Amino acid sequence: MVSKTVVTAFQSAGHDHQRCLEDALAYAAETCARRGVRLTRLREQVLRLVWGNHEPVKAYDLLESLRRDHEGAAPPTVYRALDFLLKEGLIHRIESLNAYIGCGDPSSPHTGQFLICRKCNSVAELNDPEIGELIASKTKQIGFKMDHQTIELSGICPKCSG
Amino acid sequence: MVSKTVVTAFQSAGHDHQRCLEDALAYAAETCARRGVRLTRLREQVLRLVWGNHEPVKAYDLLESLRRDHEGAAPPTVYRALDFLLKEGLIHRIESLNAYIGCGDPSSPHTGQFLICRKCNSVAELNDPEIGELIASKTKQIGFKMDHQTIELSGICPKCSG
DNA sequence: CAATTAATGTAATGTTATAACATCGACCCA
DNA sequence: TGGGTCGATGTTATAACATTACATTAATTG
Repeated sequence: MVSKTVVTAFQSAGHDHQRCLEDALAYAAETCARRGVRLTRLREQVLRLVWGNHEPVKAYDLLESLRRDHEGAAPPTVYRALDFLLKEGLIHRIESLNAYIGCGDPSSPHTGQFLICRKCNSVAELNDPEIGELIASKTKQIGFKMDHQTIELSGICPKCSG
Repeated sequence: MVSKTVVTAFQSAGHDHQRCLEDALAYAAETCARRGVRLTRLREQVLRLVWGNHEPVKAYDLLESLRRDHEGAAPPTVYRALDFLLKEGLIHRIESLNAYIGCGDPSSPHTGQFLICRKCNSVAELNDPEIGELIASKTKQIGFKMDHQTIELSGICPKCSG
C-alpha cells in the first residue's frame, strides 16, 4: 500500500473507489482489533457510508442512508458512531462544513490539513509536517501550549480548475 | 496606535478594555464611511456586543443581550448584522466554536490564525504571514487554487499555563 | 451463569441558522 | 418636494445540526 501521509485525494479519473473503500474498511477493522475496541456492525456501516466518496458527508444525510437498512436509527445512533470513529482517528470532522470525511491515514493520530474544493465539494487531506511544525513553533514562541490544529483551506481543486 | 498585525490579545492584566472597545468602534465607523457602507445603529450595537470582551460570542447570546434594549430582535436581526460585519472584515467567525469575535486588524482583508484557550476561552488573533505563505505555497504546489484559510488552534494560553 | 459494562434504542429537547415575505427608511433625482 | 428605488429591518416559521436522559439489549468477565 502506497503511503498516504502526504496527500489523499484529489482522486484521479482512474480511481478505483470500490477498492479504496474496502481497503479503508479492512484497515479500520485491523486497527480496532489491535486496539481492543469494537468496530460493531453499526459503526462499520457508518464508516462505510462516510467513505462512500471523497466528499464530506453530513450527519443527517448519514442518518437518512442508514435508515434504509436500519429502521429506527435516530440522531444519537449516528452521532455516537461518528464520535467513536473520530476518537479512533478513522474519520475527521470538517468544522467549516459541519461534515465528516474518511481519514486517509488513520495509522497514527494526527490532525490533517484539509483542502476543500468549493466547486466539486471534494476534499483532500494534506498531512504536511512542515506546516504543522511551523505553526507549533510560532505558537510556542508566544507561550501558547497548542494541543489541536484545525486547518481547512477552501478553493478550487486541480481537476476543477482544469 | 500600535500595529496589531502580529498578535491581538491575549490581554495583559492592565488591558484598558473600554479604550480598546472605543478604538475598535471608531475604527469601524471610519472604515465603513470610507467604503460607503452603512454602519447602522443596529450593526454598531452588535459590533459593540461582539467586542464586549476578547472571548468569542455566540449568536444567540448576542440575541439575548440585544433584546435588552431592542425588543423584538429575532435571529435574523443578529445574523444579518453578523453577516455584514463579517463581510466588512470587522469580525471573524470561529468555525470550531460556532462563535464570533472582533477582528484585531480590520484594515486589510485577511484571514487570521486563531489561538483558542480552552481554559479561559479567550482567543488571540495571530496574523503571521509566514504561516499563510507556507500554506499558500504548499497548496499551490499541488495545483490547488486556495482562496480562504481557516486556521484555529486550541490549547492553553500563556496566562492560564503561567 | 450472574454481574458488570459497553452499545444501542427511543423520546424529547437544545442549539445554530435560514427562508420568505412584509414594512420601513434613506437616498436619489426629476 | 414628492415619488421611486433599493437597502435595511421586522416577523413568522422552519430547517439543519447536535445533545440529554433514561430504558433496553448485547458482550465480556469473573
